Amino acid sequence: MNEGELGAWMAYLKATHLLERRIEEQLKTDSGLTHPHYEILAKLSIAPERRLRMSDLARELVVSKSGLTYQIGQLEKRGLVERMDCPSDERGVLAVLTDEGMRCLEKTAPGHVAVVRAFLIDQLTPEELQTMTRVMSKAATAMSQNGSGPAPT
Amino acid sequence: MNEGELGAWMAYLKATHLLERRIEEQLKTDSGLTHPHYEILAKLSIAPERRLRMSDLARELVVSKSGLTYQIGQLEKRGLVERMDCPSDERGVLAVLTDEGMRCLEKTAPGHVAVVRAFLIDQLTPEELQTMTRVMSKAATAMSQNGSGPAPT
DNA sequence: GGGTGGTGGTTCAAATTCGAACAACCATGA
DNA sequence: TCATGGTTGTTCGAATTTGAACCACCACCC
Repeated sequence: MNEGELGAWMAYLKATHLLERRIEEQLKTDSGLTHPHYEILAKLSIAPERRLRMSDLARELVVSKSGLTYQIGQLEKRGLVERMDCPSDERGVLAVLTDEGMRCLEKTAPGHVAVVRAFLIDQLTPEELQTMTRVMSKAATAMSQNGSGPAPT
Repeated sequence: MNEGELGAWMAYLKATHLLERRIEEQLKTDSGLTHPHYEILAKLSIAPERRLRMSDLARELVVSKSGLTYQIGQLEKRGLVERMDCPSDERGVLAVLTDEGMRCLEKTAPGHVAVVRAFLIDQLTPEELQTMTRVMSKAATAMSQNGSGPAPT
């Protein structure tokens, strides 16, 4: 790794860790939610009928199956999410966002968005924002495929 | 959040989670280290005399004091890091990278770097890499200051 | 000299995470 | 039909993380 690459990577690590911490702090103090909680509610809120299979949700959030089972359990206790049987697959479980969950999300979103804007988005020019989207999308695509190496030429 | 901003944020979340997972997987299978372990060794390796105060190390890694205490304990068990008294401050503790720790890092680095390159750096044009560095640095700077809002004009 | 607020590091309990193991169910082909 | 491999979701144990509480020590001022 040359100088520029190392600098990029170190900046990436520091920024991502700091941002995660800021987000966690804001959500906890303002809404009593954790970041994983919020991500689950947000994903469900934009899904058709506000529901997703556990597996699909886990894949989208990039979290382990068992981790999701635990978190959905927590959210169910609070009445923000409900478990339903999947009609098309007897094994399946649907995580469904409840009305209360939706209200909670709507109440929480502004403060959360404010943090993301303040520390990341508003720091960027429109071109930089566009580049970051492209960069992150490319990286995500590369990692979504299986395999551990770079794509062959 | 408008369309472009939301897209940027969602791409960011997915990419960072996926990358963390890939890194963790590679380190675990190839060297039996975790990402936190690696970050500690790497930070110490570039510090003067390969040593840092616990507090400084925790700040640099953006990790809690208690979390660092635990991880240094683990690394000490393996002989990769050593605790030493701080000469200038009776309270202080220095985490020192041992020779074995340095060897372990040197042996582990290539595989780790390969993952970071394959999934992030090599996906980017030189301009994109430069922009990402600038973006992440700006964000990190904004978050390193205290305060929860955007900087006033 | 002796308080006094603040810092540095550890300990502790609680919460969260993961992977492996498991049981139930789907889907395919003989 | 029914064996068989793959998928789904949960349970379990182990490892990790955090913040709060705590004690020892530094710096500063009376």
